[in-house]
Amino acid sequence: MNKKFLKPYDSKETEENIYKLWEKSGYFRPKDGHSRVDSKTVSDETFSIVLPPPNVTGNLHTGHAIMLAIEDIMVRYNRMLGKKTLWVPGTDHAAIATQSKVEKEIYKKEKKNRHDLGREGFLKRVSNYAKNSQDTIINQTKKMGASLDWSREAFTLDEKRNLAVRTAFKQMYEAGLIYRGYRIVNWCPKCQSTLSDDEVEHEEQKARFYTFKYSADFPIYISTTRPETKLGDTSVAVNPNDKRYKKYIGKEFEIKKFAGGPNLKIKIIVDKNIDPEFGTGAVGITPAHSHIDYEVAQKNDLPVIKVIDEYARITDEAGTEYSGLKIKDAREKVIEYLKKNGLLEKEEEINNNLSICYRCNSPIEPLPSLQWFVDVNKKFKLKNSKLKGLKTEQEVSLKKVMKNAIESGQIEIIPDRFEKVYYHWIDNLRDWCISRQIWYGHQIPAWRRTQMNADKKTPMDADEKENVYVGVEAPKDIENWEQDPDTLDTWFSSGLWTFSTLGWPEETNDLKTFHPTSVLETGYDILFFWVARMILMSGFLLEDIPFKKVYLHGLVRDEKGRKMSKSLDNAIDPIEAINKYGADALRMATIVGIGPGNDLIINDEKIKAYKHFANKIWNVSRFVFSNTEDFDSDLEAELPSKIVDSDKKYLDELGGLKKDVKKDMDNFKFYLAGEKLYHYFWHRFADVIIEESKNKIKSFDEKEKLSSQWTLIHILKESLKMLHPFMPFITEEIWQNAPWNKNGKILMVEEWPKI
RNA sequence: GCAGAAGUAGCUCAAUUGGAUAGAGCGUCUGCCUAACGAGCAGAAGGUUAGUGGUUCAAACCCAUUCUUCUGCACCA
Repeated sequence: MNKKFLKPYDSKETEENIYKLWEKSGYFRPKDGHSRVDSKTVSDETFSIVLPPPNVTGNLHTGHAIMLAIEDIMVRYNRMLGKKTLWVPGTDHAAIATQSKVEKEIYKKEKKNRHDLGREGFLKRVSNYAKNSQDTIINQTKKMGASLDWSREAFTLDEKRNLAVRTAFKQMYEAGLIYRGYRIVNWCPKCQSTLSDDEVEHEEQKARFYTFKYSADFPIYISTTRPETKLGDTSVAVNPNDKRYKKYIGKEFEIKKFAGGPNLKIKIIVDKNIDPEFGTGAVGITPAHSHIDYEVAQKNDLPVIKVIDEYARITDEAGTEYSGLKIKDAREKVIEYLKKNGLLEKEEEINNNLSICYRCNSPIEPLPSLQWFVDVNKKFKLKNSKLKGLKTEQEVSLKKVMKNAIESGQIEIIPDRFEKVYYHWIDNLRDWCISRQIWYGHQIPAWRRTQMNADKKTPMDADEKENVYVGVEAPKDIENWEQDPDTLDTWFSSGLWTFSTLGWPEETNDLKTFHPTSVLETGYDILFFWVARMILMSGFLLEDIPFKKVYLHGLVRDEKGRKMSKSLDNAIDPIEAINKYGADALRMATIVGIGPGNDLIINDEKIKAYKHFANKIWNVSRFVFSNTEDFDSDLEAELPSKIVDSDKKYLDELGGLKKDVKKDMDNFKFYLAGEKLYHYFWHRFADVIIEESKNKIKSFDEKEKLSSQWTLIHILKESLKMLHPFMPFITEEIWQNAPWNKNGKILMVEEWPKI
């Protein structure tokens, strides 16, 4: 027996070497035809996962640890089943998140902003930061034991992925699914960029609610929490059935110098969405600074007057009195005017939801702006549909494709309650604003003719297509063109991830073999951001699904139930946990007893408990090895016929376990399989079977002794195999030093126990 | 407002979808310390499965209802 086993298991000493052994073996890479040594038992089936790419903004957190553990379990299990198994690694450039992080750091150190450095200089700095971060992340990922094929590593912003983005953009533009339009968008004055609807969060706050009228002779009182936006009002809307206001409908009022500022023309219109019970039952419509008002204005052909600009200041259009004022100052000025002139009827406090930026938490300004959008309702014709229930030649919208993928059952979400959430999201989906006014990201592959736009401030008109060029490559007479300075929403490139990582737009072997991928495993918090966008992209560009199953894991919370975050300083560092307890223990602690989609509260005690388990596995192995030293391994094949009844009973029990575990693994119930293995190994194998074997082995009955030895070896072997996906390091270390493994075979590619 | 989840031992969570005495880890207590166990073993205490009512041979699980907590979405101007 190897002397190693005389000491307790030392994860630190083991893990790095074992990972190197695996990497060197080349088994992370699916070879032509098979990924297991024993090619006879290898099937033609494939199993593929693309890793949800961690952001290059720093380190791995516990959420990543869970993700890596679950995915590695799936991958190792399927590899042991003999499937051609691929797990593709990568990282995400995370546009806004990374840019603002680097901006902050540079400002802290050098007191410079990105404009001081210039676009090129700044991007170089961000790239360096990203590179550094990537190295850290890759090292940490390896520490978790993740059996990723590093030869296929991808980055959402590398050359190949950029080609995929440009190609996707062009194809969508040509199909009319991407358009440029002057529309109301979510604007973050701090990030100086648009945000998609999903990137806006709501925070409840107390707000002052003012009821007033525009002028002394204006007949209707209206209410608002934002008096300063009223400088841009163009109408007042009332419910068509509201008797109070019937006589004013259709009338137009002119207000001279409203609040001492601009002249307003207010038309009284009807809209059935107006609640007569709320406020005064009359709403001042500000088309430029509210999504809903904008829609009302479109229906009624009302002008859109932009009174707030991108820096959250009042524009010239609101008159010289207000121009340039900050929102807060303008608000006070309006209120003061209303009070002074006896126009303010009432001032009360209400609960209100403030829209804030999910990155920087500053308030969002809805404002009209010329941006690129993905049209989710526009119809396109399917050319070669692989989508279940949607035929070639059929006309569909992106919304339809996204909904159909789940409805048809072609994609299954685990747990299924998220399917409802998904439908609800789709039903409320509006066009996706994809352009961002930041530098770090995929620059939009659209150019405008510079000659035609001598005045560079004039926005490129969406209707004048001859002045716009969209292409994979820049136009040939580049000197006459200027590329759109904006970049794409980071989720645009992430949406391509399942196939851009496999070589698309080239028709690679990888793409043919591994797409659609088998499973997409990620946290439920990015179901809309990412999962839905992947279904969208793949649905249009490949007319196929990106994955067959979606497995959603929960979020990690601290003992108070709060989401772990850096700002709260409550995060458990997975690397620290690995150093303390070992990666195997951490993996078990994040798996066992946690169903899909359920949040988990992680604590040190649980990880520690699985460290104890690792040690138990170690000691059981030691016991088996030291008590079978005189066992003739040639007997291994024939002994089952001579097995004594008591051992036979144990083998039957093991058979039951194997069946159960296989069923759980196939049904994605890793949390159950892990627990069962734990329980069996400790409380049956160690506590009962081994205890009993002590008598048998020292007995003079040779048959009984041999039977017992055979049984111990067999159970240990089968257990190690089944435990391997969960605790790969310790099981491999034992396998490498096991007396039966004289040729140094690798457990990772052993065959999963047959039932 | 709409939707979803959860409520089980002191704490953190399970219970293979309606099936036997509701199980683990940590913690507590009592013995051991035994030829693998520094992290060991044997055993114990601890439960009205949030409450009430119902369906069933059988309910933590299904139905109705009440209470509590959390999450997502939509928002009122």
